[in-house]
This record gives sequence, C-alpha cells and structure tokens, in this order.
Amino acid sequence: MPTLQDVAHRAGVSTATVSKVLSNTPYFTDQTRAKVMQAVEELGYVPHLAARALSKGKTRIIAVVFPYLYDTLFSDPLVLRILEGIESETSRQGYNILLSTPRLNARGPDSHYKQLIQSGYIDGVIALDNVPFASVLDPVRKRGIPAVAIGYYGTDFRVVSDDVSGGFQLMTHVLGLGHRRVGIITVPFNIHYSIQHRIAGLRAGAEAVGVDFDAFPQVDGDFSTDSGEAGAAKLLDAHPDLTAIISLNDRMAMGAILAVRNRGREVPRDVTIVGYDDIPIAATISPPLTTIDQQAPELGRSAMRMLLDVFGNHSPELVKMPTRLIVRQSSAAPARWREEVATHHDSR
Amino acid sequence: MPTLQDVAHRAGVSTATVSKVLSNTPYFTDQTRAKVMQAVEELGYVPHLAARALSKGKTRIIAVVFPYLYDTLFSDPLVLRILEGIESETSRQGYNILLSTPRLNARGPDSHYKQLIQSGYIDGVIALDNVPFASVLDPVRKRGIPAVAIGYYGTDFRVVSDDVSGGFQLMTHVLGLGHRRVGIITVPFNIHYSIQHRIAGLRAGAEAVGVDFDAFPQVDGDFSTDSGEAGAAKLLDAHPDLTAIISLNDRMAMGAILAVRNRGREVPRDVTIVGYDDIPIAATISPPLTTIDQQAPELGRSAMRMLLDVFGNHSPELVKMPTRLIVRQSSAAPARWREEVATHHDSR
DNA sequence: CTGAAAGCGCTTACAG
DNA sequence: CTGAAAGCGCTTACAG
Repeated sequence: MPTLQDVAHRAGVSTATVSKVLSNTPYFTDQTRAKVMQAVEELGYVPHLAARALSKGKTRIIAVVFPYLYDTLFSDPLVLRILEGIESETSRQGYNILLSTPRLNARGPDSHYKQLIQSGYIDGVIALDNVPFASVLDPVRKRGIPAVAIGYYGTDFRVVSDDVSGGFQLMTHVLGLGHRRVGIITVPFNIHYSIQHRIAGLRAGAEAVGVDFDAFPQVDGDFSTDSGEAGAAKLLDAHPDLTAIISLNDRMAMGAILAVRNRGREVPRDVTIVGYDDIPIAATISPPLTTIDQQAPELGRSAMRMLLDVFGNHSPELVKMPTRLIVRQSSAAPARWREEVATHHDSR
Repeated sequence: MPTLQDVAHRAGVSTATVSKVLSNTPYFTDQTRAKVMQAVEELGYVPHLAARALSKGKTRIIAVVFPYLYDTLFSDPLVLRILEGIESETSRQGYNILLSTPRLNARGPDSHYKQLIQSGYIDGVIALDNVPFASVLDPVRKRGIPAVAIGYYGTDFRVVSDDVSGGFQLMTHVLGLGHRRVGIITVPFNIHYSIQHRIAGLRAGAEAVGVDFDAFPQVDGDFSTDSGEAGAAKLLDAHPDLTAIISLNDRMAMGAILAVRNRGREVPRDVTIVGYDDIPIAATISPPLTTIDQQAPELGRSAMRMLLDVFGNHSPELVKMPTRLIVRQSSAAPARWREEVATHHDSR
C-alpha cells in the first residue's frame, strides 16, 4: 500500500506538505496542491487510519454499546431500529461504528469491554443505558471519553423517548374509547427505567380523565411474547370483566392477543389490546396493533448528533423525543361487547 | 493514561522487556515477570491499540459488512440473529466488530466503505454477499484482506445455509400432508441467490414425491409482509382450489395468513401456510408458523471461526449449515377442508 | 535472559 | 508558502 512518503516523493514535496494539503490547510499554491492530488490519484493513496489515530489521538471510531443484559438484546427489533438511526448519522459524518455488547452485572461490565474503552481506540460512546444497578458508562466516564446515553442513566448527555407522554397517550386513548376496566401488563420496575416513566404517564392519563389508576390490576411480564400471554391470562381469569389491556411493549401485547383468543374472545370486539414500541411487525399482525411509536431511528440519529456537540465542547441539553400514538384495529370502544355479552354467552 | 514507558520505568526494565512479557514471550525470570506485572497492576496500564496496530500491522478489528440494499436490512430480524452469532464468537476470541453498511449499487459499494477497507483498520471481513450484480468483497479482495462471505458470492471462503435442503423439507412436508394444489410466493431470482436454491429444493421435493412442480402457480413478492398478502391474494383469487401456500420467507407468510383470513377462510383448516427463516415472531403469531430454521446465529459463529482459519493460512471448505423444519400449527392435512367444503359453502 | 534502537505511517509545532 | 524533525506508543529483529 502506498504511504504518505510515496506520495511526497512522487509529488516532489515533503510529507508535511502532503499531510497538510490532504487535511485542507490553507496557504498552498494551487500548483503544489495539484501536484499532490495528482500523486494521490496516481498511487491510489488512502491514509492509514491506525497511523493517523496514533499521531492525532483521534480514531473516528464511535463505540455503540448495547449491554448484553437479557437475551432480548438480539431479538428486540427496537435495537435494530435504533442502530439504524445511529448508523445513518454516523456514516454521514464519516465516523465508523464499533459495536460492543458487554456483559453487564452488578459488579459492572466485563473486562474485555473495559480494556476496549481504555485502549485509545474510541473517540466517543453511544450507549443504551437504562438499568439502575450498573452502568456501562462508568469506565467511559473514568477514562474521560465523550459519551451520550440513550436512556435515563449514566451521563449528563442523554436522549430519551418521552415515555411519560407515551404512557399518557396510551391511557387517554383507551379511556377515551370508553373503557373503564383496564388491565396493565408491565415489567418489574428495577429492570428498566423507561417503564417507570411509562407507568407515570399511564397514571397521569387516568388522573386527567378522573379515573382511579390504582384500581387497575397490574401484572409483571419480562418483555417476551410468552410472558405477555401468561400475564393477560392471569388478568383475564382474575378479572373477567376487563374490556382493555395495556401492555408496555408490543411483543407482550401480541401474547395478550393470543390469550384473549384462547379464551374464545376476540380483539378488539371483546377486549381492546394496545402495545408500545411500534415494532415493524405491529402493523401487520392480526388485528394490527394500536401502539406508541418511539421514533427509534430518530433516537439514534439524535444521539449521534448530540455526541458531535459534545466533541465540540458544547453541553447539549437533554433531548426528549416525542412519541406518537398509532391507532390501528386492536383498539375499539367497549360498547359493542357490553351489548352482546349476554347473548354471546347464551349461544355457547 | 500510563504508557509502556511508564510501566518500564516503574518496573526498572526496558520497554522491550515489558512488551515481551506482556505478549507472553518465554525466557524471562519469574522475578522480572513479577516486577512488570506489578507495575502494570499499580499503574492500571492498558495497551494503546492504535499504537499496537501501527507497529504490528494488526488491529484485531473485524469488519462486519451488511450491504444496504433494501430497506429490509434494518427491519429483517434475521440480520440481527446473524449479528448475534458473529458477536458471540468474535468477542470470545478477543476481536472487535466494526459494523459497516455500505450502500451498494451496480457500480459497486460507496467510496467511504472502500476507503475504510484500504485504511489498514481492518484485519478481516465477514460480509453478507448474496446479490449477483455487485459485491462488497471486490475492494476487500483487491486489498488482500482475509474475508468470509455468508452467502453464495464474493469469495472462496463461504458459509451458506443449505437452502436446497430447506426447500426440499418444506415441499415434502406440505406434500406429505396430502396437499397437491400448492401455490408459491417467491421473490425475483435476481435479488437473492438463496432464493434460487430454495426453489431448486422445492422442485426436488416435488420430484421426489412424483409431483409436477411446474404445475404449481408462483407469484413474486419482495420479502415484505404486504407483498405476501398481495401475492397470496393473487394466488387464491386465480386458483381458489389451492390448499397450501409455500412462502419463501416468514414475513410474506404472515401476509399470506392475512389474505386467507380476508377471504373468510382459516389457516390451517382451509389453507396451509408455511414460511421460511423461523424469525423470532414466527412461534408466537396465530397460528404459529410452520417454517424452516436457518440457524442464523450459528451461521454467524461459523463465519467467524472460518475467518480465524483463513488468518491461520488454512483454506477452509465451504460450510453448508443444515436447515431444520419446524412444524407448528399453520400446516395441516387438507382432508378436513375437502370434506367440509360443500357444507361450508352452503352455510353462507 | 535483557536492552538499545529502528521503525510502523502519520501530524504538528517550529523555523524559515 | 514549504520543510526538517520530533513524536504518537507500541513491537521486533539484532546484539550481547
């Protein structure tokens, strides 16, 4: 591979000159500039990034860190959407993505990851950081590397989805349809900060309509479809009069739809089901799912833009990404069910 | 950050000694070894990867290349599963993943990607390479970087799923249930090599049972759920007597289920639907989908292991990953439908 | 068994 | 406007 030296020789100038011309320093004759560019062209010269990294102290590599907490990391479509957003902005800016999925437990992330962070390979970090018991950003902060978190934790510079508003939209939609017996499938608080905010939003939504949130039965799932099915089963069996179930992610909502069907009822005729996330599949299942769009790709893009701000020594403010209620066919007014319930039961 | 020099000073030895001790060269007093290790410990020394990369010519960075061809890249669950496999093996071996998603068209991949490949940052490449008109591995080959393709194209060292066998399993399963009027939803040949092989497998399966494959109607989709729904609609409207539809991916199969329902029929009672890929959602939709498991994570792991072989100057043979037929509730014998069809129609 | 020295390919004050 | 030289932090023949 041709080096800077080779280019310098062929152009008849010093390596310093080549370097400066290539980095677009001003104050150069058009002539030298042309000579250099021609030599670059003829030799097919491409800068050696490791060498540049060593002398500049900058690698143009961004570590994208998704802690490997649950097995859901690689089965969660949301992760891929966020990655898509980060990638689009990152490549547009000429940065590269080093994908890191450290194992994380209460004692912190694994040592291979910690070495990577300290290795000088990384200009900046974008991390999903949403668990209370440990942060993948601890070693990053210690090392003084610019970092942005997508989540409620770990650093001053953060991008979050407006989970409170999402919860609010979901609850007011369901109550607005006329439902008053609503079950909720959530996830243990300590697993995920976002969930706490979504719950707060649900509560605020109920209060706004003048309904007692604490009267609504809740069960815990673990994000998986199976846990949603089990949770909905538990809710429906304990509270047969429920007309709606709010699930705090889409996959659990899909499980809830199955549970409703298994009990010989229909969605949304008998029970309204709403989810959260708007994963790609949500629009195409049957019935298509009413849910909250988090704008995951935009979350990722926004994080990368914020990181560039941090590079520039700015102190960007928290970005709170608005959520959007996506109304599809899985939610409907409860009226019909109430009218039909008597005859429906008789006909069995 | 402490450097090798700092460690050398504190341990009272030369940098050469520190370097060699750390790289586990033999021939050292236990004493010097201990002194060095202690200094490393006390200083919290971590090697600077860019410096090491420059002097060794090795970065321990693997580029994982997913060409950005269709928008399906980031909405295809299979991609995430393959990435999961690559990641697990890669991190186990102490390598890092640089994720690259070059834009690819007939003139080849974009120039940012080509620069990256030539930049000296990359020790090896694992690429999804499955389109006939251009290869992301061209620049890699030119640069002489070791590479493994997951797919039918681009390099001598390849890992593929046994698509022929997958097609064979699918067809013999459907025919084995007794179906003889089978529609097929595929994708234009020129988009994806795997599809050609799956079709060949379908044909072989039909021939093995003594059925004329060419008598089965085919329509083209584009991998999306919507296209599957449209395709199935076309098939069912043109051939109302079909009792089974084979879709060459799961998302199109999910669309096909919708199309069946929209026509007032049921899966699998009236029409059997089978898919391909076993994406995570396939098990949890209603009815759960009969499909082919490609073992995507194992495909990824296997590619990384093969790359290590190539690093070691071996010439690994093509790996053909076996597929597994996953029988779920979306497929059933057509008998019942045939018995009921008359009365069923009358009752409308 | 250990060290001095050159070199990996770039960039960047510093001079001129 | 251009260049000589030092330096980024490591590794690796080569000596001893």
